[in-house]
Amino acid sequence: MAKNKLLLIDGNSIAFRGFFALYQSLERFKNQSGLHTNALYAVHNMLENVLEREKPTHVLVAFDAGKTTFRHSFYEDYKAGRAKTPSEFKEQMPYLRDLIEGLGMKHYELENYEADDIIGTLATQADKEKFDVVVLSGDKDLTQLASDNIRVDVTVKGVSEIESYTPEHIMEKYGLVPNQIIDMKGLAGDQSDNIPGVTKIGEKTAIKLLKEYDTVEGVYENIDSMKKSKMKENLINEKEIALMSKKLATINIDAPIDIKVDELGFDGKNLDVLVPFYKEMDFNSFLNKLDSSLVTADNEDKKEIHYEVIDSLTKEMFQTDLSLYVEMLDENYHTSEVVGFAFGNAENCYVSTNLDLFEEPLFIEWLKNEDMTKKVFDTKRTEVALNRFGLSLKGVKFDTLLASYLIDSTNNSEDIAEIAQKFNYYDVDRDEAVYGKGAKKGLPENESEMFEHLARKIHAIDFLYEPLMEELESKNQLDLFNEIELPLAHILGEMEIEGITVNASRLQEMKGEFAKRLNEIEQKVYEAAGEEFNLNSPKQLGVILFEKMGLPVIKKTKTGYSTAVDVLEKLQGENPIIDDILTYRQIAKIQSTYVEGLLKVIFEDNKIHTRYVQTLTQTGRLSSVDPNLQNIPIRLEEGRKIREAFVPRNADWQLFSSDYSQIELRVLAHISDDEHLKAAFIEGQDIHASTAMRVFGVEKEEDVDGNLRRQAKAVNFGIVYGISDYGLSQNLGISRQDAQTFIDTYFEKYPGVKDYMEQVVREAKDKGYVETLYHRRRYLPDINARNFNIRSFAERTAINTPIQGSAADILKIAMIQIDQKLKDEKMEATMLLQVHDELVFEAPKSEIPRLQQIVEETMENAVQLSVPLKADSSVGNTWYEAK
DNA sequence: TTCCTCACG
DNA sequence: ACGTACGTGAGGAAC
Repeated sequence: MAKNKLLLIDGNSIAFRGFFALYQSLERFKNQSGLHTNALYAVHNMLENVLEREKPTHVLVAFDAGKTTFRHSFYEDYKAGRAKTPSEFKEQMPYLRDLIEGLGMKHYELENYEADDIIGTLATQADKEKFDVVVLSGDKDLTQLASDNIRVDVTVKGVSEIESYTPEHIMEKYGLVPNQIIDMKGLAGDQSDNIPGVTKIGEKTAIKLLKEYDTVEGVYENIDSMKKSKMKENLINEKEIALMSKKLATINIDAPIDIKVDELGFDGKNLDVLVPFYKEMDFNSFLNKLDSSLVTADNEDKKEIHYEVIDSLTKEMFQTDLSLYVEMLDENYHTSEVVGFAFGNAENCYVSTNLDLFEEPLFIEWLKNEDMTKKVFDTKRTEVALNRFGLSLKGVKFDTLLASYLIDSTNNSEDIAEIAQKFNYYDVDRDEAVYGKGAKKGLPENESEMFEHLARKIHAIDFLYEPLMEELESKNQLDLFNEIELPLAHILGEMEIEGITVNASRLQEMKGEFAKRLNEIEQKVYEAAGEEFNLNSPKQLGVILFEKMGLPVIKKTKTGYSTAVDVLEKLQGENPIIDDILTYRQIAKIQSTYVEGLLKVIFEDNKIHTRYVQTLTQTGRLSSVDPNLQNIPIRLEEGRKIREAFVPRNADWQLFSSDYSQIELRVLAHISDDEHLKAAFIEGQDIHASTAMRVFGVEKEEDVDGNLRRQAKAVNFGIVYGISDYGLSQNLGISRQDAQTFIDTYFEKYPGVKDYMEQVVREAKDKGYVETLYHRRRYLPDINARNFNIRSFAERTAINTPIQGSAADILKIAMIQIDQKLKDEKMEATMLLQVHDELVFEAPKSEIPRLQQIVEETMENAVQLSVPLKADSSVGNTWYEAK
């Protein structure tokens, strides 16, 4: 049997630690009734972590009881002089009990004793009973308990890190055994507990004395032999104080507690307590993380709803302002089978699995009637699914998923229930609870379960409309929702449905060529290495390069040697094998991801239908999946050839592509209002050359050589990303000092940019979020973190997000305007792809000139900034040529 | 499932 | 002193 393990936690001290760790975010942690929750949140995370890490069999959280303890009986100033406990902290303490019970832990307190004494007593008992004991506390008082079987973990710097005190660690750190910690406090005192100690003796001196004399008593037994000194005098005068201080610091290991170790068995969460606690505290993310089946098993008090299972339609069913939901079990709505649908509102809700109803004029007409408004969850998914039945959906006025994402970009679950819970609506189950997951995913045996589930989704969409709209309005995001995201969803749907034609036989040809080359390189490498191994395995490759061949190790990863490109490039010249490995990597990537990957996803219409995910990125960009068409190779010629396989759908058509030139730097010029950056764009200068001139002090543009321009370009990139000297130095292969000089000079030459960066970070710290030009928001909970890395990351994000996000907003606006113009002019030209700053179209050759006019003009005038926007275009018979 | 690597803007 | 560029998706290996 596995050994028993007792976890003892000092409740007051970790709560206090937690409170101050999140003190900066105090006002962001409030539940609906105004209760602060930062300490509860922090403690929750600490406890979850320690449970996960230690996997204890027994747990107890000990608390201090009341203000006075037996220690006050002989020293009334014990713990005096402490700052008053903030009321924001006190108000959370009662709920801490609920949290602890919810997590399945026992708690205990004892009149006249401190938590330390309870812990000391139980730790000693458990030690005798051959338990492993772990103590968790926010201060070091408890470290005196450390022994072979007792480890004391103390939180350091906030709450995320802990320092483990074992006898070995204490020896290393102080040169003392655990028991001597109390002697140290006897001599040196402890300011935080107001333990006086001996005048002029601090930790260092105390340790020196204890190394020689072992204990406080030992010091006094030998005091006569000590040399005359001020210290000796103090020691003699304050003998009583020293002995009392030691007594104060000594943890009682024999407190009269009435619980026993074996009563502290721990067997996991108590959802009857935990779920209501999470709900009361608005800890929705924790609620979501709970195993959904557990939650739903628990949450059987869902309110009753009305709905009707139908097999035929009547005119009365179809009103304006209803919610609509079309159910598919797989993620990919281009292919997933439609298993049912529902529509209605809270009063009248209709559910059916009879897809023949999709052919009824009543339904068809209602769907496409713009005046009959609908509310949905995921417009694009719904539209694409209905399109497969030849149905057109019009009049969508609300999309729960889009709205939820705009309100908080981390609220982007594909599951209605999860989203609903974020907004305190719990009367709908997660899909997983109804359909299962993984291999077992499927329709519930009892069809009525699905009917009810679909009806509940309608109720949820219906319910969420008002609170979400109100929140959008309060955040000034109604235009972003109504004028940008909602119309865009429809356009993206059309693009996905249209798809892009792919020349599969071209890909097949490439597959053969690449296979041959890969084989050749493989053999060459095996020969040079003297053995066969898996070239695709970084681990095996590492062993060959760094152990067998003895090449210098440049970088390590968490799990072993790094064999990433930048590392291999530094090894070029060491051995010819490196070049072959690099070539192999490059071609293997093209082969597996692009040639084979794309071949797998070509539909019967010879097209690829990607899906754009509109509610994922934290900046407002789109992402593309199944497959990702936003990362088709272009930088290296080998890979770029993949683009030859992307062709127009008709023989006499062409592909047309237009991309924004330097949109992010233009956006930066606009929002920072930096006069020099603006001037460069207004005067139509080569921006990187212009930066080079200012930063490197070059007078004439002709004198900016390729190298200077390249360096200036890297600096410009760095600026957009929220520059750091290290990042720039890595990118340019220069020293950190030189990189820092570049940055300093840049800020000197572009003071407006510097001001912007400082201002946006300040604002983020103040408000907790940043915004784009069109009020897209990103919350930055880490912006005031104590941890340097975490905080720095948030600061760079604060700088980058308004830039990247505003650029994304602008292209979205341009897409909507272009789509409208193409429709107005009844052009055959079709928008196919969006790649962050680029749009790809196909069109009959004859339309290309007009298309170019429309696209460039619209992109350049989509919005008015204080600098011009510029779009560059190209045309070709394949995507390769059109760039 | 997680890590490493690498493709794009 | 800290250890980094911002935003993504996908394949293959190893667990």
